[in-house]
Amino acid sequence: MRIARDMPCPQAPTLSLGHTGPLQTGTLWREPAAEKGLSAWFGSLVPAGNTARIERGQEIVGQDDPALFCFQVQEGVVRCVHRLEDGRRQVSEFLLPGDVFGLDAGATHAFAAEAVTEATIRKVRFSAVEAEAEADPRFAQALRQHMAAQAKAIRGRLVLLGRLTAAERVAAFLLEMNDRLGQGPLGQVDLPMCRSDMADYLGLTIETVSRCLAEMKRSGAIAVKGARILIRNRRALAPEAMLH
Amino acid sequence: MRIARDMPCPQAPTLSLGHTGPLQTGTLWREPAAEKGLSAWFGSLVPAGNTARIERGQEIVGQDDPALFCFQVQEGVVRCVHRLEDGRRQVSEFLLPGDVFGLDAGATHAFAAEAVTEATIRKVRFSAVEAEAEADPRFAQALRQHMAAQAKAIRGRLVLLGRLTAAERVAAFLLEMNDRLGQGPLGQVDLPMCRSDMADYLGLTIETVSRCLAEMKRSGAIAVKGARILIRNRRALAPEAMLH
DNA sequence: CGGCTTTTTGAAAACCCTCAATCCATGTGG
DNA sequence: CCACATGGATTGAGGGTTTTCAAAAAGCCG
Repeated sequence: MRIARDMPCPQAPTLSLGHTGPLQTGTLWREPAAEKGLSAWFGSLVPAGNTARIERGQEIVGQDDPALFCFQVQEGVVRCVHRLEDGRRQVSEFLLPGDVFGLDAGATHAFAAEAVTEATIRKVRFSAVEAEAEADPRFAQALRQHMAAQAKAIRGRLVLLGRLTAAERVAAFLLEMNDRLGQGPLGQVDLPMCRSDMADYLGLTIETVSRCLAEMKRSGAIAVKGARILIRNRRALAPEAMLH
Repeated sequence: MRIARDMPCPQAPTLSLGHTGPLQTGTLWREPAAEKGLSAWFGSLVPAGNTARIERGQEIVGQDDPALFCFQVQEGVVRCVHRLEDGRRQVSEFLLPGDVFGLDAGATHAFAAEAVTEATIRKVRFSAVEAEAEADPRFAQALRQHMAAQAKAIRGRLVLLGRLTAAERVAAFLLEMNDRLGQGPLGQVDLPMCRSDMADYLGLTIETVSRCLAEMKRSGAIAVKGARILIRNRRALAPEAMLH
């Protein structure tokens, strides 16, 4: 029955992740009209200052908290966590600098958000977002685009969890992170999260994740050195199975 | 490596599902202001007539089709299907009368939509939705609420696929359908989709789905008669594991 | 260098999948 | 009206992938 054994585990190197990733890339709704992504809009939404420094492992919002705010990551990395009563965990998303989260809350947040690394978070009142959406149609459109892109991404993860093998999931994860972190030279990925977070994101156990990485190392597809991973053969990670 | 064997399988009784389900129930964004759900809005959006009758198993939109339209189910049931090159399938959603889909398309639809039963579908141009959103703030808000509710629901399915056992998934599915179909007397569910669709929705095989149902039958939690299922002991289906 | 946590590795077990046969419902034709 | 064919659902046996349990290895920090 699989009771979660591995707990939170706030570890991994404290990356600064200075660069504000090009999130939402390429997903325009219909018109190339709104060039300004939601990430940029949020920057100008609130008089700077309504930000909080969050320590590694600390909670930003709790599961089922009333949804008064939504958030933007300024520095660091955040995870969205869903917990079952018996301790099982599912991480539904990792958020990097620039990313906005909590918009899809409804009355209460469906998940807890926790700092994977030390992080700086901007809080924005829902009422402010609503007001801005009514005041500026371009913001409203950016908001819709963002929500659409996010929904699309989550659907992709349904396929991952429902139909990919363990090895395929880990491979997909490495490529996703390589894309999103967009760090330096060809294929270097400094994972900000620990194995336990990876496992809960991929619907696996830490042991399985570790074994998959070991196998990829053996086959020469990657090199592993703790949290630092080097993608040596991108082909070997993506190939056959990907979405038609 | 699990190659999909069970194909589409347009079967199951052709239910009429006359009633327009209370979708999106309870998930207001912040204000109880907008009482009118997106479902109702869509009804008045287009001069009736832009609807199509779709036969069971027929495709409504294809995976990767350019996103010119979004859709509303008027009668029947629709499934959103993601296919991998090797034939593996993931059903990301079932849509009932009143439900709107395709809003989260971006440039192209991420999934194919197919009729589970004979269905009537209303097509609405994206441009019309955008225009209406800019013209009427209440519509824009309903749109945001809808997308938020949908994102929340999909996240719930991430937990299901990532962390629930086969039995728990099937149980959750029965309860979901019982809720959404809202048919007659206590706990009767006439499933409009075949086992293969259920399996691809739950990330399982048809055999496993069948075995789980058999086990629930043995334990007295449900009665099964083909596509008709009777929930005898709701407790036995929901209990321990549910979201904290 | 200890003491801690995380990661890796190993062996055994569990769960779910695969393959294959049977059952059942429906529809057709003699 | 019944034999037969068809397609889905169920059931059984066996195997594979992933999990569980357990221990060793590797990092990190005082």
